[in-house]
Amino acid sequence: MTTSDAGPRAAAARLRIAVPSVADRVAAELRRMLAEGELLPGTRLTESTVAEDLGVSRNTVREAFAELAAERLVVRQPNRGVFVASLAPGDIHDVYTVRRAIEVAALRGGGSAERIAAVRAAVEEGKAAAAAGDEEALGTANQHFHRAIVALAGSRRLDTIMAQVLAEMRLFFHRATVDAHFYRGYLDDNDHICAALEAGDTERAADLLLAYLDRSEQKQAAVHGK
Amino acid sequence: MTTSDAGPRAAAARLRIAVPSVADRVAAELRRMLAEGELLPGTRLTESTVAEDLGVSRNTVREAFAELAAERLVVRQPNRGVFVASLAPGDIHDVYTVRRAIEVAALRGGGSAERIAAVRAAVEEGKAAAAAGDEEALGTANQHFHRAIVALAGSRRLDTIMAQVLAEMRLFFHRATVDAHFYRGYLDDNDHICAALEAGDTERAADLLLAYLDRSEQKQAAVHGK
DNA sequence: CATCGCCGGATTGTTCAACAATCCGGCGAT
DNA sequence: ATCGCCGGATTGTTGAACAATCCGGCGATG
Repeated sequence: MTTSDAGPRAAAARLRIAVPSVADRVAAELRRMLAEGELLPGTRLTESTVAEDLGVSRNTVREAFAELAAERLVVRQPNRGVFVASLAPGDIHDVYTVRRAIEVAALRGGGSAERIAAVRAAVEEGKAAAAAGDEEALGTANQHFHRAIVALAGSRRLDTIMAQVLAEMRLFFHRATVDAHFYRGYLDDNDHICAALEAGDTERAADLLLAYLDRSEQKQAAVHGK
Repeated sequence: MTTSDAGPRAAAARLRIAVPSVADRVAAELRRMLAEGELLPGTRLTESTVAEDLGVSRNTVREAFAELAAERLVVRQPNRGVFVASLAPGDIHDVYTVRRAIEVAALRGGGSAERIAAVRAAVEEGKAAAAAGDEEALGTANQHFHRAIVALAGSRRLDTIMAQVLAEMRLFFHRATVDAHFYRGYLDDNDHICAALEAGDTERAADLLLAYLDRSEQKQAAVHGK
């Protein structure tokens, strides 16, 4: 329920402490493994094995798999099992098409001062990480930057779409981040985009972001054997 | 698996006759009921009842619920049950924000002659429905039009996002379509947008679409008690 | 020697039954 | 009228069972 019935129950539902179900926790754990690269694309996930490893029932694992499948992190092949999703070259372009649509639209619309400040914060976070030489922090800062851009639109749905896309991208980012200086080149881009945004020139900011995404896609395509 | 490993198995997987699982069929049936308005927003869906009605196990119903919840057609309240999703005024704006981002981006990018022809076909479909006085066909033609616009981008992911958004909108369209001439006014808009697209003036087409969506949102907001 | 068909093990799809946890509505006490 | 408690109903989760399907290998056949 989004916030439909305006009764006191709706308020209660919003205040309710969300106790994640077991299936949710299993899904979360698998998501973590996916993000950390412990499970590589193509890996098969056997229901009974996962159930045993995590100490839950097979049915619960199935529910978790359904969740992940809905997020495209995992693919179900009927009667064969679920496999960690792996992106084909075409998928890379596809993902970037989504990002171009969403991020550029959000950036074009501008946003409240508060939300712009969040973008700036992500830029600075990246700079700090770079100064500290922490490549991993640099990567997450970059994701924060792009999430902050989408957040400009203030749309819950766009936010979750972006979150899913980023989660998908993490699936094949491992290989790319082998190059320790991968994100390094994006720092200035982010700064310029943010500056244009702060100056109120959303059109220019959008153009810069578009160019950035195109370059990023080409880089990814190159890394992934075309 | 998108199309990842290029082995013969991938080809086989693509050719495999997709026999939908029972859970999928249950989800499909529920989706149908939702689309047809047999289940109104806010309605509670009890696992045991649905299981009995459709002659399947409770566990299977749960899997179907998970599917629908992932599509936002249904909302799960922990320990309380699942309810047919109902959109609050804020959600209406949210949905239109997504539509603006996706549809305008796709339209801006233009598309192959074939895909543009599909847009034109949807426009003509709408005209035919209007001439025949078939209001329901008019509604579906309108959806075809917008799906065709998104399809211009040739992105599977954008297509599914759009499909989900439209499915969400159907949840509260029933009330709106009480007005038999609801879509009528959009016919010309669609035609003009398509004409601009065919003329290669994607910028103008995008502007028209944007205005259209803004108007549509206001109309929806008005219908739904603000 | 290559191909075909079949068999057996393993895994998934689905059902069923049970139980704990939680929620809801009502009822009685204050 | 408010509070707390109780009982029924529903969900969350488990475990086991069985059919359906898939995979790999093995042997028979040409």
